[in-house]
Amino acid sequence: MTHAIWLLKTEPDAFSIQHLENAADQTAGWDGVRNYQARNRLRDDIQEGDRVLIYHSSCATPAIVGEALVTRAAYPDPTQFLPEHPAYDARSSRETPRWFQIDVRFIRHYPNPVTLKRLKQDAKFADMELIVRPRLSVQRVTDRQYQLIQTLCQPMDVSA
DNA sequence: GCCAACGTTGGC
DNA sequence: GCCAACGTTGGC
Repeated sequence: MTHAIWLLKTEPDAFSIQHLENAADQTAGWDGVRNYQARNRLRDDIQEGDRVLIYHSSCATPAIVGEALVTRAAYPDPTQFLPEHPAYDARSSRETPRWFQIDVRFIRHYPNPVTLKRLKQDAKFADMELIVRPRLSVQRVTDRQYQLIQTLCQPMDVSA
């Protein structure tokens, strides 16, 4: 069985793919997710070994900028227990944690980030979750979408 | 359980 | 900074 492919959104001002690359072991916890549907996918569906596309949102050029690997499946997000933390949740407890995170490790930057604008121009991506449900922060990517993205992220985009 | 009010996201 | 979309909260 092959591993699934996901797309994780992040605001690069807060945490970018460069932060991930520069982290110890090039690995970081994907914490701070506070949306139930995204939480459910983190907790129930994403497995160690799955591949992740990193998407930068709320920035000058929203785009898929590279890839990472899931190195640890879901475990309680510790930031929910820290009263000083912006992502603190008083309704959560260590006995019944509400929010979960995974760990991901940097794989690579795309030589040519695949911009949202580019994806919107191509009817092949019309049913991609990024287009259909843009606010969901943990998205599924199909094998076909992934293969198309592999061609678009090359330095010389001759497919346009 | 409904739904209005409110808060957040994120492209532009 | 605006605003549409949409998720969450809380009174009833």
